[in-house]
Amino acid sequence: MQNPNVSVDCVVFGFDKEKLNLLLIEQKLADKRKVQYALPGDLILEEEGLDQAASRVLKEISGLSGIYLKQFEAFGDPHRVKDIKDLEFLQSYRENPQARVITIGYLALVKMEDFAPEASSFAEKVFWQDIEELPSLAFDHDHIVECALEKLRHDFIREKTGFELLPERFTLGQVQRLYETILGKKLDKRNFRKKILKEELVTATNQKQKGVLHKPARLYELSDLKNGHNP
Amino acid sequence: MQNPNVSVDCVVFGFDKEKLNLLLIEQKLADKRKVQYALPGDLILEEEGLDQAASRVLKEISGLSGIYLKQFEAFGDPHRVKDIKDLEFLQSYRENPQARVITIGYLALVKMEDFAPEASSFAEKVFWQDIEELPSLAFDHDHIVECALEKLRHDFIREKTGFELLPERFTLGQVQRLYETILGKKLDKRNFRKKILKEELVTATNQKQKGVLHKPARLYELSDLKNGHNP
DNA sequence: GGCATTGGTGTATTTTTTACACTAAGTTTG
DNA sequence: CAAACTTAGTGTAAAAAATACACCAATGCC
Repeated sequence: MQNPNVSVDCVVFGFDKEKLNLLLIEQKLADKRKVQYALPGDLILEEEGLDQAASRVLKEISGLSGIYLKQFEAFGDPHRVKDIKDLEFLQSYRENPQARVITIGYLALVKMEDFAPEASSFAEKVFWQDIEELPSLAFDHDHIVECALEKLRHDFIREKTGFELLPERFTLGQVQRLYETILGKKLDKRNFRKKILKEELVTATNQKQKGVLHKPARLYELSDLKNGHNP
Repeated sequence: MQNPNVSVDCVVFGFDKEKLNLLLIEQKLADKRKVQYALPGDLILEEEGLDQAASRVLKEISGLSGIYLKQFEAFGDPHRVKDIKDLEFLQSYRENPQARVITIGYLALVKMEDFAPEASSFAEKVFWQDIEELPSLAFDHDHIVECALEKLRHDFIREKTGFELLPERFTLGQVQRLYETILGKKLDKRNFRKKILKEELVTATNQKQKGVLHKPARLYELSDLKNGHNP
């Protein structure tokens, strides 16, 4: 049974080796010729926790599971849903379309190639969209995405995180491009390597890249440690 | 009209020149001989935003207003309220005591002397409690307080904030004690002063303390600037 | 063989952080 | 009024971290 007043919305960023993308859904409006874009999200069920709700909803809508979602902010403006289009949409999909809904925003960052979204539930389509070219979204989802991006960058700077976005074995160049993509700025190659290596979160292997059209890079992997490393 | 499913809880820390205190309320249970302690909090109204709700609730319960409350986390465990005592209490105060409630946690840090809480609404008493000696709290409020404290310290380290907790004119010793209290550790006097002065957020005045039983310290005040200083 | 492309490396400079100990100015006490 | 107590106030040296910066190497493609 759904709780009529509380929803979750999932802001899932996908990294594809050079760009940041956002997971969006396309929904048909009552007037079936029109569509809107939105974040995957829905009302929570009475018997589930918030984190649980976020995972369930994401899975139901996009087919994606096993994604680590982290709560980042609650959005509760009483007029979050004001556009006529939004109301129309709710009328066709919600039992109680008038109810005031506050939503809890969840954030995730994944390797795009690991997750091929598949539409289901009330989404017509689910797809990755380059964040440089986002369409305007339904409800207050533009605002939610902005907040999520700010939070992502803020956290990324101080946590030594993000390696889960890379292949099992990766080059330092890939790590650097990941950081540059997320932070949205260039970093100095030598200084970046110095820092990454000093942290000892990655270990060199004896393998090198093959079939690249330039000097092949050494491959690294995550160190086993991964304990007691959150200053 | 109250929304039956969403509440706010306010974690208000007060600084009194040497200790951190927490604003608590005392509530009578159905069995009127027993009481419980809790955070000021209540259901939101249908027509108000979350931030607005937090301010209103805090004011209604404690009489305190003009406090800057910042949302820090939503708590939505479906079994947040499990203790029999808690249910009893809700039965006497809520229209719909069974409803599942998710709560949005709000955080504030104030100068204790500026705020003399006064009980009203359903609180029997409202008071400041030294955080070293907190009683066990109702619902999941112990947990909420833990999260709030963690967040407070985390934020305090990186923002140049906290001066609003000091008198209009203050000594550098007072600033240092503030930082030590919040962070829960000792800092080196010379290094601390060097840092604070370099940031140029405070300006020396020509005044000195009077009537203290030791060498009087120079008084400082906040610089006018206060702009463009959030790195 | 020449070109394009990314990989890989070290040093010098500046900035930031840390550690550390004594004298000064007032009040209280005997 | 001398001694004791308390907090204020001050500088330097060493270590660590951040930054700036330029060239050769290995591969694929033509």
